[in-house]
Amino acid sequence: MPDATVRRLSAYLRQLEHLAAAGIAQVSSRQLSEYIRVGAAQVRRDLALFGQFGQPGRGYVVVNLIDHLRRILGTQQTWRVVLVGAGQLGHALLRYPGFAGRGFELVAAVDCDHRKAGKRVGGVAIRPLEDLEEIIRHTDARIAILTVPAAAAQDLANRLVEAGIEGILNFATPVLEVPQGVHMAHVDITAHLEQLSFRLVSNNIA
Amino acid sequence: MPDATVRRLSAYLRQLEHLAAAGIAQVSSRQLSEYIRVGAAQVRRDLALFGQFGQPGRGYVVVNLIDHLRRILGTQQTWRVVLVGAGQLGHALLRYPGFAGRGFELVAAVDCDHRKAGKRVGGVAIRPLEDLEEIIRHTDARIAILTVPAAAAQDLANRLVEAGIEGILNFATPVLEVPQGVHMAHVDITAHLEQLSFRLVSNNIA
DNA sequence: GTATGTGAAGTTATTCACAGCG
DNA sequence: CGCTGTGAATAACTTCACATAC
Repeated sequence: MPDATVRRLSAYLRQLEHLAAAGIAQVSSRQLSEYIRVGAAQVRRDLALFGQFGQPGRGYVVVNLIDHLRRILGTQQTWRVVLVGAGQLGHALLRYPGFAGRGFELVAAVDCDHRKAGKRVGGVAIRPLEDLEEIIRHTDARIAILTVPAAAAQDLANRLVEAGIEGILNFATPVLEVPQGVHMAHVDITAHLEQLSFRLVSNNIA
Repeated sequence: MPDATVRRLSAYLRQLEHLAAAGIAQVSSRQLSEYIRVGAAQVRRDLALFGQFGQPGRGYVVVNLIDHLRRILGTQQTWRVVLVGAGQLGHALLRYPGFAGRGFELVAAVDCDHRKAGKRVGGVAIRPLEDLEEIIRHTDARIAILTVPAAAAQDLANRLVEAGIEGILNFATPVLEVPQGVHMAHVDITAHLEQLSFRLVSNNIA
């Protein structure tokens, strides 16, 4: 399934959640496409890849489409997620209220700094790094978020894979090597700023 | 210029910085392609869109290519960046050491909480929200990072655009509307987790 | 021998446009 | 009449393969 399509599904879902909160019951592909930067045909095509969710003449029922998208994305269930690295960014994620209700639950954080162990942040316990494997086994977490310094990232990724983690959201700088079958998502803040920079300088030319 | 290409340029640059730090002087498109998940021809094609940087038979000189990519991405110069929202995530970004040396400098942070004003985090002053426009004028910042609650994001984006900001890196949930000519980048953490979730559930089927 | 840069081929993604349904 | 879902057309991106340069 095209990567770009799956990314857009998330965008649709985000917008639909917003519409639902505003009490809007029906939406057409045209309306939905106006919020996202995408054509109306693209919206219909993306959705049609997974089934027929709309009513000709009426559009889509917002709460139905939300339900379908959650099922498609696999967030109808709740995923238990382990946070590796309880630094500044880790703390911010522990306090982030947007995971609950979208299918993700931080079940524990680990950090190599033993002084942090035992504390609770955002309702989540911080535990020593040594407990990592046991936590994963015990909680059945299949997804991990990695917020550690660049130098430690690859080693910890290896440990996560070894412990059975199947998806890693990496906030560290380096591109990590993981075996086939383990999925990576990478948030590179500098790269995003570089995209903006590029657009600003190429605007001046073209 | 294809969006995907520009994203890959950032990935190449990151890898090249890594190679340079390790003291490696030359690299071929094949070697570079092995780190990133991309074909060797793709690397050559991407680079060739901007000029001829390689030596047939030898590959690319690492430091030269870094220099070229920085010039292309516009990060040879240093961009002054304003941070809007000094919450948990904002604090993490203020302390992030990866901006310096990659062409970005946080010149100030603003927050609507007056108790935070006057403090310094990571060497950057936090100032009251009211000063936003003056800071932008005074520092000539053209890029802003937005780390505020969802409800406030659109209003602040409007203020940023009004004050002359041309690129916004948005960490808030909603997709923001900005006029033509203003560039947006969106970091949606939940969306990344949803990508992982999708890959995990679709693996079980296919 | 090795590796670039690039036409040409191949593949994938997006848009068009319309039949068919509500 | 409005809007979906989709075959057909178009556009965009990627890979192949090789002439050329070191």
